[in-house]
Formats: sequence, C-alpha cells, structure tokens
Amino acid sequence: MKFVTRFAPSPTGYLHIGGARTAIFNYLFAKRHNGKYLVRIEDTDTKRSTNEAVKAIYDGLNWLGINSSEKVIYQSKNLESHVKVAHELLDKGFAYKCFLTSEELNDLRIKSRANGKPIKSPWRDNKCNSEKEEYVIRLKMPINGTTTIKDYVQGEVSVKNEILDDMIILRSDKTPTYMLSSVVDDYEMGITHIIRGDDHFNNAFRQIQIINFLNWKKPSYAHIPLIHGTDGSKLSKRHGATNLIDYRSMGYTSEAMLSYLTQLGWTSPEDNEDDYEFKKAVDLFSLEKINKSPAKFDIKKLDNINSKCLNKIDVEVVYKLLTERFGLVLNINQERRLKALIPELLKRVNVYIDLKDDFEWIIDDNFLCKETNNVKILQENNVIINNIGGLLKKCEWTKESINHCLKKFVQDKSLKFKDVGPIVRIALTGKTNAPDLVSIIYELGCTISLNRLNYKY
RNA sequence: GGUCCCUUCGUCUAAUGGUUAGGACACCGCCCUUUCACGGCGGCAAUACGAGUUCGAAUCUCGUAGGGAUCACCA
Repeated sequence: MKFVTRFAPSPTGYLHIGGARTAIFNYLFAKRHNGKYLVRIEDTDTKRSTNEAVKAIYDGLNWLGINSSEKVIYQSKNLESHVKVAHELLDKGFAYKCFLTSEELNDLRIKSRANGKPIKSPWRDNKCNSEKEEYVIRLKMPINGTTTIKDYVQGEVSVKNEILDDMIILRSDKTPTYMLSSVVDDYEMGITHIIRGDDHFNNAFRQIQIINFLNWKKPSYAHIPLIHGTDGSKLSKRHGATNLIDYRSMGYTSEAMLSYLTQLGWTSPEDNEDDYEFKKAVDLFSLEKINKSPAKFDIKKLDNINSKCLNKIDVEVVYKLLTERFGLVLNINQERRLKALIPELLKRVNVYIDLKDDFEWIIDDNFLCKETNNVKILQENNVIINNIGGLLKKCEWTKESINHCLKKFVQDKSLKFKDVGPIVRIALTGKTNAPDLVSIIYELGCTISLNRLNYKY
C-alpha cells in the first residue's frame, strides 16, 4: 500500500508551533512508510489569505527541513473541480439549494442552540426551488443511524447522524467552502492518511458524508491533540512565542525544535532516550503511540534539548549561525579565536545567541575591562596581573606551560589559586564567569593576553 | 447548553489486571574544580475524586469534579 499524507495550513497568519508539529507528524509518518508527504495551501478564503502568510509557512517548513515531496498545491487553483462536485451532489439529491436569509438563519441558530438540535433548513425538503439567485448549497446530511470513525489516535468514536448539520458546501458567491474543497482535494491527491489537529475531529464526521455519497475510498484519520500552554489552556501569545520562526531568532536550532516537537505527544516505542534525534524517529514513528491528551509546551525542556544539540553540532555550523545572525566580519585571527572558544562557551548557554555576551573580549584585539566594579578590583590588584603578565612573557606558548606558570606563581607567592584566578579572569575577559583560564590565555594568544595583563589600571 | 475527547511527579512520559508506580526535564544536595558551566552521584515529587467488578485496579465499569475541542456563507 502506498502512503500519502498532507499538511494543509491556511495562509492566514504565521506558522504556529502546533501547526509545525502537525507537519512533522505528517512528514514522519510518510517517511516511515516510504510514502509521500505533501503540502497544500488552503486558501479558499480569499479575504483572509495573504501572500505574506504563505511565505511565512514556507520559511517555517524550510527552517525545519520538512518540505513537500512534490510541488505545493494551492487549493484556490482547483476551485472548478470543487464546484463541479458540489453540483454533482446537488444533481444526485445529496445536497440542496438553500435560500435562507441571514436574518432567518440567525433565528434558526438561536432556536437550535436552545433545543440542542442542528439547524435544519426548511429548503431541505422543498421540492420547488425559489426563483432567487441568492442561495447556498447545503449537504443533505443523513438523519438516521450513526457515523463511526476509527481514528488512529482517538480510537473508535461514534456520533448520531441527527446531530450533523446540513453544512454549506457552496457559498452564495458560488465559491466552495473548506468543508468541500478539503475533501475533494484529499481525494484527488490520493491522500491515504489525514493527520491533523484535534480541532478538526468534529469536521471528520461531516466530511465523511461527502465521501459516502460519492462512494469514494475513505482515508484513515489521526486527529492529534492540540498543544497547550503551561496553564493548560490553548497555546497562545500569553505563553510566549507561538510563531515557530521566532524560535530561530531566539537562538534555537531547527534540530532541537524538531526533536522537541516530535517527542511532544509522541513516544518512541523502542528508544526511551528523551533526547533522541529526529532522524531516529523517521524509522520508529507510529500513529498509535501518539498520546490522546494534550501536552503542555515547556520551554525549559526545549532549552535542554537545544543545549544538547548545540554541543553536538559542528563548530563551523555554530560559527556560521553566529556570523550570519550578528553580521560579524572577522579577520583570520579573530575567527580562529572564536572558533576555538565556541565549544567551551556552548557548555554555558541554552541558545546560541547568548554567546554574544562573549564576543567583545574574544574578538576585540584592544579589549579592556570597563565595568566599574571590576575595574576597581583590577586597580587594587594591578601588581598581581602585571606580575603574571611578566611571567607569561617568558613562557612557552603551550597549555601545559601556561598552566605551570600560573601554578608556580601562586605557589611562590604562597597564595591560593582562588585569590588570583578571578582577578586574572576579569583582566582578560571583563567577566567573572568564563571558561578556564589556561584555555582563555592560550587561545587569546601571547600579544593580546600580555596587553590585558600588563595594563596599568 | 448540545455533541465529542481528555485526566500518572511542577512538565514530557513509561508501566497492554500482580512493579518498592520507572525514566527524562526542572528543582535541591553532594562530588569534581581556579569562577561559571560540563560531567558523576543522590534527593524531593504522581495514578483527580468516589463507588463497583476482581484474590488483586493506574490499568476494566459507572458516577462526580476539572480541563479541552466543536456547534460560521473561517479553515
């Protein structure tokens, strides 16, 4: 059997975290079964769809590296086909023209809310059509029996057909609605597995009626639970960024995002490592292991995974991320210093943009400590750093010798390393938290280290 | 309100009727150590509640409470 999945976002805003995860699950499932993963832009609502949103979706998917296996499909390009199906449904008696005005509809809605029954248009059983040109086409939902869906995530769920409303499939302006277009496109694209957000679950019972009327093959369904914020409510701006791409600018890697989102709601059946790589999930993914309950978005966990990813990826990659992000133009020495210290610095941050706090002392050849409290400490201990500067001048430039030099100084002066270390660190970096001294001195090089240590504060 | 879904440490989750209810993140402590980290070791911490079925329930059934989805000429 061939597997075809699709991610079908509507271009009305940026790519949401939840949408991204839906895309990932679709991608994973298709790859796992050597199938196709397609992207379809659901832009039948011309009033709300924008080109910017389409671009935002592409940017997000590109960042994660989960692009469509084939050319992206725009729903709006297939409108004719949707309209044709609407009329087919009408001709076969599975749909009807409804001439209700919006006022009449409002009245019906109020009544339906009161008695708990769906809206039934009086035009449903009217044999004679009105002469008016203003009408919508509604689907004639079955009123008896039940509809059952065997969902990969939700299990077997049944609803009574009487609760199904006669949904509109063609608007009065003759354009098809999502409820119709989506079904037709899924059919024409040969989608075998519909993996989408839980918010579409109720739609499935209604959309499946179209499939039944037309005798089309039913796709399999997997309605995945939504992602919630820390307080358990639907993820929103209150909980921080919900725009996927914002996490790129915050310094997260796409690898981390991919891994985090993959494990949010899905557990690997074999590998219990929480920080498994996304690549492994391609071989292990299964819809059955998706949890039914919504998961909360936890940025601390993302931080942890991101930190692990950063420490695993190549220094060259991090260097590239940094120079692009901050527009750094470095000479060969500056580049060498930064690259040499990146591995040490990465142990101390969760997101790579936090490395910017260390740029100055690493890159700037003429850097000197400026922070007033720290300058004061240097003034009080100027002799010590100058002494060390003097000793290092005669030192062979290897880590062993530098280490030996520092240790000997401490010993000769009958001091503790902790009396000297922090001062030297401030002189070299202007900070109290930094990688180990020997590495700093060695990588900064003789000239720069001596300049900073011999300075008269 | 109707319909549907959900509920295990703070968080992500494991445990397909029998486990001292396991792991990871976070948090706390100890060790390592020239600071901060990394790393290592350890600790805190959960089956929403109430009945029932059973020798035995996190697991099956029912009820209660809480949460979520949906009820558009949006998708």
